[in-house]
Amino acid sequence: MSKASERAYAEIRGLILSGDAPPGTQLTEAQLADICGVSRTPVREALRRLETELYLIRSDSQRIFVADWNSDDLAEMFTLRAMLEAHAAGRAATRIDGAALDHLRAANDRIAAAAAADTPDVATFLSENRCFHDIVIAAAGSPRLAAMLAAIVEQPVVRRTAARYSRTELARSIHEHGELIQAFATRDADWARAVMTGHIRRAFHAFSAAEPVA
Amino acid sequence: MSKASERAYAEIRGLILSGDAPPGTQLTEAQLADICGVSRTPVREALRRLETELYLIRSDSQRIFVADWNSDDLAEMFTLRAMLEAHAAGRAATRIDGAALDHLRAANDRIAAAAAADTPDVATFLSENRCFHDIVIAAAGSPRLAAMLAAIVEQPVVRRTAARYSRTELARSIHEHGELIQAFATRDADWARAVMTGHIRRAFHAFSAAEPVA
DNA sequence: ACCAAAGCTAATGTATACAATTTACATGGG
DNA sequence: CCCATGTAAATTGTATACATTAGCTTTGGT
Repeated sequence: MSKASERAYAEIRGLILSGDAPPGTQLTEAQLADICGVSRTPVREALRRLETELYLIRSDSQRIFVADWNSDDLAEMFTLRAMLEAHAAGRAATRIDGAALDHLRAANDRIAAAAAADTPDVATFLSENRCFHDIVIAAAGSPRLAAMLAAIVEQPVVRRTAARYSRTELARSIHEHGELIQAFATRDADWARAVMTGHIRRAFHAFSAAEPVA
Repeated sequence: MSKASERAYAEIRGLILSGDAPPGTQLTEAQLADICGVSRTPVREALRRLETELYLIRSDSQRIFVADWNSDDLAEMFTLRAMLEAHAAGRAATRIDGAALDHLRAANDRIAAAAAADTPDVATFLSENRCFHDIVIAAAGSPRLAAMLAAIVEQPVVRRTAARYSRTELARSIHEHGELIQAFATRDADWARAVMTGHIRRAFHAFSAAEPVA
């Protein structure tokens, strides 16, 4: 996406996630254009995108409000993500090539390094974790699936989850990644699916424990 | 969506599905605005939407081309649809209320009536079939799931499938709907998921048989 | 003849003015 | 006092002009 559109998107998303625009707030295009320092046109594109990602909802008469995610919504997000990402892992198992496998191993090494420090480097952990999952999704070779997952994997949710991971949970996450790599190396789609499902669902429960009602 | 946007969306989608704009064709905003009789602004919104639905792809430098769906893409679409719609059926089983159940029964009766005629009324069959599935998706109570399915259920694909259904296949489809209603009535989520999975996957094979390479 | 660079062309991105629609409020009638 | 209707304000939808960027062609040099 282009500069102004991208900026508007990031800015508005920030307003929502930071809580500056709490659920139920009405957002108007003119107001947002003012805040973002761009015209309404790129704001409109950003709003459309945020709407498809369900950050925003439209009233019957096209007015835009910040969506309210309750705990059921979050549970459903994790369930869908587990389903889709497990499917991606299954496809990846029979399609991934050697280079991508090496990249996975390298990413997981970097994740391990970030987690091993005395005070775990959460930022690196997160970015490398995302890199790992992105490689799997790319290896699945389905643009449709990738598009769906992009709309559902909310990085702020992942962040909150990882921030609450204990040292043993971090280690377990890394171990699961390793197991996934093994499943890929042996082209075992069933195994890959099972590992990925457990990986995501464990993240869900870590998240729920950290944030009882969200 | 508003008038001009909606018109542009329908028009462009029609160009793609009719084959007037074959895969690989570059579409420019000005040209489409001219064809649709609206300005570039609503065309842009339509293009964004068609892009998220993967009818269109963007080159590295933001130029827009008609996407090429090969048989693998279609198989993947059916697989994802089966997965998501089965999930929807499972959720619906424990959430659907009496009124919605009655609507399902009524819709299936209308489907049966359309199929029973000497020359089956395909148009009615399709619209009522869609109605049936939409009720199920609504009963699942997950806007996210609904949004994903909306982007994946390509009515033209469904149309081609239904058009090739034999009389016995039509009857079987209606019977499966009936079984789904039973699963809902008994609140059996596993049953509902299984029936829906079979329902979609059978449609896939009917489609594949009708259109070997697409 | 081939390559490179510069400028031209065509496409998308952005801003702004105007149109259409909806909401809210006020005012009048019952 | 309540409800309906009309009008004004606010908000979104559309059109168009302008800015920017990518691609292509042409021209100059080697």
